[in-house]
Amino acid sequence: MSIPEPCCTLNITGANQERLVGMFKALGNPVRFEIMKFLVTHPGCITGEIVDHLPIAQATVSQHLKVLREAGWVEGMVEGTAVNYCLHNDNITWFRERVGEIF
Amino acid sequence: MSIPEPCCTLNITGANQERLVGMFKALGNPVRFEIMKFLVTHPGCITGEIVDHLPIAQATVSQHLKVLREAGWVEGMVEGTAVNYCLHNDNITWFRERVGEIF
DNA sequence: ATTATTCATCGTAATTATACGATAAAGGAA
DNA sequence: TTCCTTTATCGTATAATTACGATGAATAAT
Repeated sequence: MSIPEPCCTLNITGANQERLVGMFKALGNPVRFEIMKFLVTHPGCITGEIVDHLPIAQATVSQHLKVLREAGWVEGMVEGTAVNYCLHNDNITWFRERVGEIF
Repeated sequence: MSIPEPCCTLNITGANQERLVGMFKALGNPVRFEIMKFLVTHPGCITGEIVDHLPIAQATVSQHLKVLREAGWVEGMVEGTAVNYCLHNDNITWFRERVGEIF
């Protein structure tokens, strides 16, 4: 079978594509999505507040926050022994722009 | 630790939230993302053309297409022994709207 | 200095996802 | 009918994810 001609082109490849797929993957988990929702309604909250809001162990929440940080959805700011989390708005905008561009 | 007051509300819950998370999850895989890119540039192509475009087995592509169908990203239309695939634009619009609403 | 608080990381068990070859199912062609 | 094409599904091996308790690291409080 031969592949027909493309009807148009797309300029997302390589590292940008991996970054975008990584953002999709990170939010494709119900716990992490719930964390993101909580951060929208509680900007700048600390890890412990997220832990209290969810029915899962602190270690698990910490792991999920790491995934969200590495994917670029959130940012954590250390303040004493606590860590304030908020949405990484630049990356979120980048995500929305790429999705709008491709689809 | 007590949870502070929310600064705003979000009206995505239940089945809608699950559907959205499912869409994120489905595109959080490099092969499936590549399939979606191919469908953007080759609308209405058949499974075999996608198989030829990718370095993986037919069975695997078929499985990935099932995931994309069930998540709502694509639609397959049977035509004889072949299946024409295209993007499910209504669902994609729904996805973009929900993302824009939440973040 | 000791103790408490907050969060991250380690090790690990259980579950889920991914990939493949083999096979089945449904049409079309000879 | 018999064969060929196209796609889906089954069974299964391997890899990745998710969850937990235990522990460590860093700061704050007493």
